[in-house]
Amino acid sequence: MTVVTRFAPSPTGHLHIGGARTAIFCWLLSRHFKGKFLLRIEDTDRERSKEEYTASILASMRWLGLDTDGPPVYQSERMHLYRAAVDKLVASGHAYWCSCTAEEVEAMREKARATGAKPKYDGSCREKHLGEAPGSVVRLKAPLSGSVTLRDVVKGDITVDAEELDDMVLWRSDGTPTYNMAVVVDDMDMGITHVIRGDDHVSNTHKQILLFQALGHPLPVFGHVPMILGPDRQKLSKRHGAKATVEYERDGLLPSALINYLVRLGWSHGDQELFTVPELIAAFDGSSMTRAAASFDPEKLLWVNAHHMRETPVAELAALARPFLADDLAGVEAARLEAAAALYQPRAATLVDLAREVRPLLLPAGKLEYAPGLKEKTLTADSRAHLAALREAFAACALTKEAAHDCLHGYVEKNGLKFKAVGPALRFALLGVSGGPDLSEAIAVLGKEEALARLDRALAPPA
RNA sequence: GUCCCCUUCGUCUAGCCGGCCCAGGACAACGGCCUUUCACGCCGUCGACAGGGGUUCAAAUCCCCUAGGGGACGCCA
Repeated sequence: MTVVTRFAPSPTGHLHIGGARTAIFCWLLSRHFKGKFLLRIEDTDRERSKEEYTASILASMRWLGLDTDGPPVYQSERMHLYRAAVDKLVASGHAYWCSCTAEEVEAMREKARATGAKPKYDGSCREKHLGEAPGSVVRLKAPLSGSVTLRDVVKGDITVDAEELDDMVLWRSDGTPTYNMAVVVDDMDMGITHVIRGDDHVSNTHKQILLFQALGHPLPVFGHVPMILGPDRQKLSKRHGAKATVEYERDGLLPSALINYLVRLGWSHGDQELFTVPELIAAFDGSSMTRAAASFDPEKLLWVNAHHMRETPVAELAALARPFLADDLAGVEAARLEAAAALYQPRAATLVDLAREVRPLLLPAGKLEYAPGLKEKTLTADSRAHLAALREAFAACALTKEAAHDCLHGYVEKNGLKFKAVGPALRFALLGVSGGPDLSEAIAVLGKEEALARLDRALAPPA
């Protein structure tokens, strides 16, 4: 049997990390079993659905690399299918037309609530055999006794008494299907074999099982993954800062890192923390998913991202960082950017960091920016003298990485100095900041001309 | 209110068809090593079975209760 999974977002917002994670789970499962991964846009709510969100969701999935097998299916274009299924259910006696108004049903629920019972439709129209009429809806004739068991691959068996389920509306009076109806019809029609989704759908699932059965279709495998909480263990909300996938893209994260982190947040494979996407595909078989909600830890995400940055070939990393460069560096040659990126690759946690850190190395002549207060701290009378001497020594060298190293250390040793006597001052002159890569390597990237110019500028008396 | 789900270090988790667990790994924190600074890396420290009852020679692991958290109960998805 071919495994067919689907991701079914409603386009009422950007792709958030909870949704991204379930999409990733579905995608991984299909890729692991060499099956199919389909996308369905659940846009039956015309009020809230927006095309820009569909575009945004598609863009985020593309960024993550979640490729689909076939074009997206739009529920709004399949009304005829839903209607046909509803007609079939009415004809087979599994559903019926109901003329109760929304107000009447609400009154029933109020009454039930008052007695402490489960608020539900009382079934008044169940046996009336009504036909279609304006304002009428179609309801499922749910079983009155017995129970429904959901065999969930992540939560285990979940049984609910039939009394808990009421005769839910399948077809609305405005001529559109309800969510559960559309989902079941689509999952059947699309041949979905595995439904992985958020656990806010568990109680819908029992209703959907009833529909599958009424429609005479075998059940797919269900798996409900818990939600993702904010760092404060509260439900993820806007006040937790960045949470849409596009925002992580803007923050300079690597898609493979986000995937790694998100999958690991709710699934485990022994003690392994770091995975490449191919490793994930090989390891993810739908088992070992966590039952409990997990809270999102930005610190660990950063750590995972830093790791993925280090594993990325420099040339690729440099290209990825380019869009994050400030405007004045946008045109820098690829070779220089790559050389600079190589020095900061082990130091940067995100592409944004990398683009910022690489800046001093790439700034054109005379444009180096100095960190405030650093000059006073590093340029003492002694270190100025050493710097001036070093400038002359450098002028006589080729200033490749090795030559610069020899030249620098030759000077330090010859004068019986500790490296500290010149290091900070040299770093200030060359990079304008206090931390960073090996100075010889920095010099090699700057090139002799620029390195000497920077020394001259740092040593120049204040104008 | 009713029903359902969840509960191991601050966080993510392993373990959960009982003994190998006075609970393992990872992030963070702290300390150290390496070092030309900052990182990387390496070594180490701190730190948890929600609570209470059972069952058992033996329980994080099985059962029951309590508490806390979450979800659902729509002509929303």
